[in-house]
Formats: sequence, C-alpha cells, structure tokens
Amino acid sequence: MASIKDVAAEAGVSVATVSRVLNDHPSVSDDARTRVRAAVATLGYRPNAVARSLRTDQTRTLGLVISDVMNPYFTELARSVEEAARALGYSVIIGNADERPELQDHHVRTLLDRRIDGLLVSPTDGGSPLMLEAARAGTPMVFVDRWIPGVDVPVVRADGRAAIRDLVAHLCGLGHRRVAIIAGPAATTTGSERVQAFREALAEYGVPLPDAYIGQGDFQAESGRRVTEGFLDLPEPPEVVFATDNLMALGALDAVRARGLRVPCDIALAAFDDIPWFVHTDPPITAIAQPTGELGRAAVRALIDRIEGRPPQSVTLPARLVVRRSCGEHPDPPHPLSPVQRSTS
Amino acid sequence: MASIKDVAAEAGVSVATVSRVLNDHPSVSDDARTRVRAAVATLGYRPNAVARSLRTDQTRTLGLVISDVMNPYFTELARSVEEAARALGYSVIIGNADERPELQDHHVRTLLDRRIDGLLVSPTDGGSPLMLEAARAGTPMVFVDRWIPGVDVPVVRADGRAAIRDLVAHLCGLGHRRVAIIAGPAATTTGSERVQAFREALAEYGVPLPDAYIGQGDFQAESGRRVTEGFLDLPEPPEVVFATDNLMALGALDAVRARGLRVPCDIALAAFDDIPWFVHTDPPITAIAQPTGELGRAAVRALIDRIEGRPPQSVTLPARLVVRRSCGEHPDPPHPLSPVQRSTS
DNA sequence: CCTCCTCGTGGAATCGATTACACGACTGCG
DNA sequence: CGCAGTCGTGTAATCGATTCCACGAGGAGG
Repeated sequence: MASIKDVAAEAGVSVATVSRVLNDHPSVSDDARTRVRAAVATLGYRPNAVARSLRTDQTRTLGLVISDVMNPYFTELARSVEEAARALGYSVIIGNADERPELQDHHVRTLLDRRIDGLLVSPTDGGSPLMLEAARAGTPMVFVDRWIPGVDVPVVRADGRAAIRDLVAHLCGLGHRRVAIIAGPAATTTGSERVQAFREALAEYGVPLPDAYIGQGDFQAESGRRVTEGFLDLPEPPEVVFATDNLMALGALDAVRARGLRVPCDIALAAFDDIPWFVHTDPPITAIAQPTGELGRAAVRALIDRIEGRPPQSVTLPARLVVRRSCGEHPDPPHPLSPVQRSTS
Repeated sequence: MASIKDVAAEAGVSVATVSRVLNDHPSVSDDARTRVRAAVATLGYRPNAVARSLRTDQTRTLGLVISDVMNPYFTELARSVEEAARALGYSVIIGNADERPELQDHHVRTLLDRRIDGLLVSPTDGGSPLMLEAARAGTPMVFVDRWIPGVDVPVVRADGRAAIRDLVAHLCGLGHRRVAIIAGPAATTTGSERVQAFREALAEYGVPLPDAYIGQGDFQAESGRRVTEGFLDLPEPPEVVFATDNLMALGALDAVRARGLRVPCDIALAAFDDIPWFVHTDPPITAIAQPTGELGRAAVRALIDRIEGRPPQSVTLPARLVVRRSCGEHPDPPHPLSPVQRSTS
C-alpha cells in the first residue's frame, strides 16, 4: 500500500508538503497542491490512520460498551450513537458485554488499548475497578442508560418513574390488585430504580408489593421465563406481571403460553422498553417507551463535548407509557374499534 | 499514560528487554523478567495498540460491514462473528450500511484506512468499485450471506432453495394457488435468488407467478407495507404473501392489520429469516430459518484462514422451514409425518 | 590458556504520519 | 540598493512500539 513517501516522490515534493496538502494547511502553492492531488489520485493513496493516530494522539473513535446487542433497545441505541458520531466525524467501536462483567471488562480494556478518544458505557454491573480506574485516570467517559453511582461521569438516561406511575394508574384502573414485577439485576441502576418506582407508585394506590411478587431476573429472556413460572406456581398467582425489560417480557410470554394460559384474560403483561415487535405480538404489549434515538444523540454530544474540552452535561429524558391490549381492555373503551397503539402521556 | 520507556526506566532495563518480556520472547533472564513485570504492575502499563500496529503492520482486527443492524438476523450474525473472532484473539469493528451503498462505501473506506487485517462483507449492492478494488488489491475478504458475483472472494452463506421448495410444498398442500412474493433488491444475490427459487418451485406445482404478484421491496419494513398494500388493491389479491426477509414481513403484517384483515384467514404470510419474535406474533409466523451462528463462525474461520495464509474456503449451509400458523392449518389434522419441522410454541 | 559458542542485553533503525524550525526566494518599503 | 517581512518548502524530531545487530560475559572444549 502506498505511503506518504511514495506520494511525495511521485509529486516531486517532500513528505511535509504532502502532509500539508492532505490537512488543508494554507501555506502550500497551488502548483504543489495540484501535483500532490494528482499523485494521490494516480497512486490511490489513502493516509494510514494508524500512523496518524500515533502521531496526533487521537483516533477520532468512540468506544461504546453495551450490555446486550441482541436486545433491540440496545441495538437501536447503538445505531443512533453511530449515526450521531459519524455526523461529527467520529467512528464507533461497539463492544457487547452480554450482561457479563468480565466480558465488559475485556471490551473496555481493548478499547482503552486502542486509545479511543472517549468511552460510552452502559454498565453491566455496579462498577468494575477497571472502569473506575479509567474514569479517574481522565479517560473521557459518559454513562448511557445505566450508570455507576458515586463516579464523576455524566449520565444520559431516560427517567421511567413518571411512566411507571402512569402504568400503575392504568393497571389499577383496570382493577388489578395482585401485581408482580420481574426485576433486573440489583447491581444495575435501571434494575433497582424500576422496582423502586413501581413499589412507590403502587403504594399510592394502597396496593402492596409482597416479596413473593418480586422476581429476580437478569434482563435476559430465559430469566423472564423462569421467574414467571415461579409466579404461576404460587398458591395465589399475580394478575399482572411487569417485566422490566423487553427480553424478560418475551420470556414471560413464553412461560404463560407454555401453561396454556392467555394474555390478558388469564394474566396481564407489561414491559419496560418498547420495540416494534410489541405491536404484533399476541396480544400487542403495553410498554414503556424510551426516546432511544434522542438518548444516543445526547450521549454522543456529551462525550464529544468532554473530549473537545467543553463542559459535558448529564441529560435525563422522560419515558412514556404506550398502552396496548396486554393488560386488558378499559371497562369504558373509548374507541372499541381501534386495535393498537394508543399512547397516554 | 505510561509508555514502554517509563517501564524500562522503572525496571532499570532497556525498552528492548521490556518488549521481549511483553511478547514472551525466550531470551530474557528471570531476574529481568520479574523486574519488568513488577514495573508493569506498579505503573499500570498497557501497551499502545496503535504503536504496535504501526510497527507490526497488523491490527488483529476484523471489519464487518452488514446491511442493516436493526434486522435481527444481522444482529445475530454480528454477535456470532464477534464471538468467534474474540475466541481467536481478534476484535471486530462493525459498520452498518443501512442498505445504503454510499454508507457501505464509507465504512469500507474507514475500515481500510484503519488497516484492519480482514473484511467481512454482506454487500448492499451489486458491487461498489471500492470493494472490487480492495479485493483486487489483496485485502483479505470474505462475503457473508450476500455476495458479488464474478469476484474471487470466498462466500459463506445459507442456501435457501431447498427450504423454499418445502415452503411451496406447504403452501400448495394448504390449497393456495395465488401466491405473491415481496422481493429484495435485485442487486443483492439473496434478493434475486429467493425470487428465482420461489418461481421454480411454484412451477413444479404448475402454479404461475405473475408479475403483478412480484413486489419490489428493499429489505426494510416500510417497503413490505407498501408492496402489500399494492397486492391488496389488486382486483384479485393473492392468498399468500411471502416476504423475503423478516423486516418486510413485519411491514406486510402492518399493512394487513391496517385493512382490518386477519392472518391467515384472509391472507397467509410467510417470511425468510426466522427470529425469536415470530413465535409470539399473532399468529406465529411460518419462516425459513438460517443457521446464523454457524454462518458467523464459518465466515470468521474462512477470513482468518485467508489472513494467516491458509487457503480459505467457501461454505454453504442449508436453511430450513419452520412451520407455524400464519399460512393456515393443514386440512388433515395433526399429521406427524410431515417432512418439515414443526415448532412448539 | 585461548578460542568459540551461547546467552542476555542494549543501541538504533523502522513503521507512516505530523509539525517545529530553518532556510532561500521574493516582495515592498525606506 | 539594502533590509525586513512573507511565503513556500524541506529537514529532521517525534509518537510507542518491534526487531536486527553488535557486544560483553561466561562456560565448554581443545
């Protein structure tokens, strides 16, 4: 592959001049500029990004470590992050932690070794020493969706509490009193926050949330299935199951089906994180939707602010409830014919 | 950040010795080795991958350019590729082309600029000059899922023809005669191959495939919706719609719903590419499943063979039909000797 | 005792870029 | 005509690693 020296030779100038042309430095004569441009074209020369990064100490690359690529929420997040970064001239390298702390650390380490300019993380656990150390060492970093408390790193996330209150109002309005929740790992902020918000909202309606109705999941489909089976085995099973992410909702649906039960007649179901497929499940699933695209854009903005020396800021955006049919019909149906997607705010 | 020089100073040896310790070179005394190890630990030193890559001319990184990350099929492919690559000591950088040739070229270019060791591509179009050029220039490359004809690059893919014949048999056995297909872009091999296989299989049953029943899609949900609406507007709409990817099937389902029609009573639906959500749609959707994980692993194996100087080989794996309820029930009750695999929901 | 190996080590070149500095040519002004 | 400034360009240092080569010490063998 042609190097800058080959271009210099071909154009009859020094490498310094070639470099200046490449970087649009003003003090280059028109003559030299055109000769260099021609040489670049005939040789099909492309600057070696590795060499350039070594010299300039910047890679124009962002690392994104997410908890689980197979979760459509994170896929969409990754997509919007890449899009926003590309618009600002940055590339993104994605690391998939698969909800496994050691895999998360592996990716953080290799990203750091590659000297990425900044790191976007949705932590799988409560705080790996590696990440803490990186943050302390001054690696530009922003948490997205989940975060680690007590670390001085901006956080970009959605606040689901209002939407969870709306959901509880919806459920109670439907007459449900025995409601259960499939929690995410307590080590994740989203895991504990959603349970707490749910409990508080229920309390406002005088509805208890007994321990037996709190199942411990891990944000993966299989755990949703397992926890739901536990609920169904209870002497008095819940009337509603609220899965705190979409994958666990899928598992819950599996478990309900496997027993030959129907949603919502036999048991109601709601989920955190809305995805396109929820419109088409049987029945369409009531879910809490995050402004995923906005989240990704805001996270990139914050990180690049931090990288380029501007003060970054944390961002919290509201989530919203999207009512469908998986929790039962309203006793007074406003529009009995409309099949899907009503949203409340 | 500490460099190799700092480690050398701390350990009281030369950078050459540090490098030898880092790379497990045999001729280093035990004494020096332990001193270097200690220095590495106290400084928290990590080798700079950028500098190393510049010197060794290898990045131990693979590029993967896929057509659309939001398509669960490709998400899964990406995941299995990353997993297989990691097991062999390589990282993966994913580029999402979003079915747009210019975006595909953008990613190929930045990947090449970063001097990745090899490129895995699922081409969005019939052959960008950039990719052809890269292949000719000797960049290790492997096509996965889709490919560009006439280029000497190994291909790892699933052959859907047998499964499509099974699907046609299933449809004809159900008594359907007016069958339509939503095709992918003709420029992609999968786009044209699936239509052709479908047409040939239908011919064996004496069923025609009129032009009016061939809709042109682009592998995105919106096109599935648009094409399906066109079918429904026909004076004699089809009895079955076969979407050649899962996203277009989703769009088709949308369009059918929007008309207040039901699957499969009013119109049957089948899709290429099976995904977990198809079990839970209303009704569960009959689909052709690819061995996605195997495909990803085989592609990585082929590419790394090529990179490390072993002869790479093309791989073709069979896809298989998964019958669910979206094409209607068999007229004759549960028939266990069906040649195709039934899924238990 | 001298020679020849082997072994561990360090010096220095190298990868492909960027950029500080020096230098020569030219311009303009006094 | 001479001096100062501007402009375009080239030389060389540099980034952080790897690796070839040379060198000195020590052991084995003649």
